[in-house]
Amino acid sequence: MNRDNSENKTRAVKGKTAFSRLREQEKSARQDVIVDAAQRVFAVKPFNKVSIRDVAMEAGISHASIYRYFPDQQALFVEAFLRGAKEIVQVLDDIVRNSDQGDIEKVTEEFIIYMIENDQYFRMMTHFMLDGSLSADMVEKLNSMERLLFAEFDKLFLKMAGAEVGDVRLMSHAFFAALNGVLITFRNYPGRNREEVTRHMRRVAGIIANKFKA
Amino acid sequence: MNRDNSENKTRAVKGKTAFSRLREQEKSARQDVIVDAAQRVFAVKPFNKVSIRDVAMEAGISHASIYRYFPDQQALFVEAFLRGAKEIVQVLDDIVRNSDQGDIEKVTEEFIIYMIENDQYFRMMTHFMLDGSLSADMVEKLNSMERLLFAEFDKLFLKMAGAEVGDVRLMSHAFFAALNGVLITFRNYPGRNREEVTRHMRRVAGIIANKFKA
DNA sequence: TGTACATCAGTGAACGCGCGTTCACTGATGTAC
DNA sequence: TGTACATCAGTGAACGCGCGTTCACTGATGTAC
Repeated sequence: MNRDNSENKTRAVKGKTAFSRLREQEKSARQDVIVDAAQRVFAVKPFNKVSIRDVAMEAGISHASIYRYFPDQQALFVEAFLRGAKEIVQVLDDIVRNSDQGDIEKVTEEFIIYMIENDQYFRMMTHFMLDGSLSADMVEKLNSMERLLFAEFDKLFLKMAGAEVGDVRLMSHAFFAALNGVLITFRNYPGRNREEVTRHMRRVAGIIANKFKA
Repeated sequence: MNRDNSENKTRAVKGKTAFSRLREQEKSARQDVIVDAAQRVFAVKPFNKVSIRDVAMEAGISHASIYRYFPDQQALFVEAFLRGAKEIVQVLDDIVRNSDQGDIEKVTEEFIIYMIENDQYFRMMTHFMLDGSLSADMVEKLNSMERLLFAEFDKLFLKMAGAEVGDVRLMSHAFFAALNGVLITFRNYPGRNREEVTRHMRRVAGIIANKFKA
């Protein structure tokens, strides 16, 4: 009886665990669906105009359902941002890794093109950079993402010949900030279509890259 | 009688004109009061959080009164922005004019410090740069302001020795964008107080200035 | 000087909207016995 | 196998809020005669 009891318990516990694990996976999968939907909305609408209702409609669910998966709007948006940020870092890592030794102009060009083509990520990043009312937690997440980006540029500068090690991190700060500035400053270049804007950004970013080569 | 009549008319017209001119001046003065109030609010609250009611309260009037002086919110905000923009251009002009021949690092430092200390102008500028839903009219105003800023940097680069004239405008684009990027990227540097942020921005901007010297 | 009228700045109240969030409920699925 | 119960995803409706903007009104000032 004792044994039966314990076996039952074990089975029960195991069953419950497997079951709840499955449920968690399902829940997480549904969360992903929502974040995917959010990404798609962000790709089309300016960040500050996107509402819970927009995301819900894109995901094909009721807007009340969002709250089954995320405690509030900020949590969802942060999740979407972090996913986008990871992708940016990943892409930059590939670019740097595959680049010839220290070909900063090539890296810059590919980075700029990626950022233009995946405009929503850049928008999110900028939004969070400018938003002064972020929670400390959020600021930290944003910052650790930035650190990863800086690290990529560190790699690039270390690959390059003439860079002294002591200056690398500051160099990365300056270079990343400068590219950021190009993307923001010429984003709404008036009277130019997308292609012309892209060309101008590449040109200006190229000048900056060239300066950082020396 | 005829004469009297014409005299009366003349006096009437003259009187009316002087009177209405006075009224217009008064109206314009009150508009200024409102824009002043708006500037003060912008200095304290993030741009996208500022409401008509905020400005009205700061100006000490009813929020309905705003509509006696501006057709809508955008008109008021644009007015406030343009005034701030003019001030930035003016300040930069002074800095460049008073700088030693091509001392780009000094100019950069003063510009960065001014932008940090007068944060609200920078915020407004960035807001308008990022906002995709601007009227064509507004975009044009923003752009002509940018052109004035570029022109200041043109002057600077022309003052400098090694700069070839053909590259000046592109140079200005790159340099201004880079400084913009520094101001945005390190604005919410976490765990740093205002002084540390200022120091870091100056340092990073200094690196960029140094690159553009060569 | 007095009176009827016009003008217009200023205003509190209200309208209409979109939003984030919560509530009370439904219905499907699984569990215990 | 059947029945009572628990769990929980999903939802439409509603709440409460802040916003830009409009409305109808007041009251002061100036004008005409």
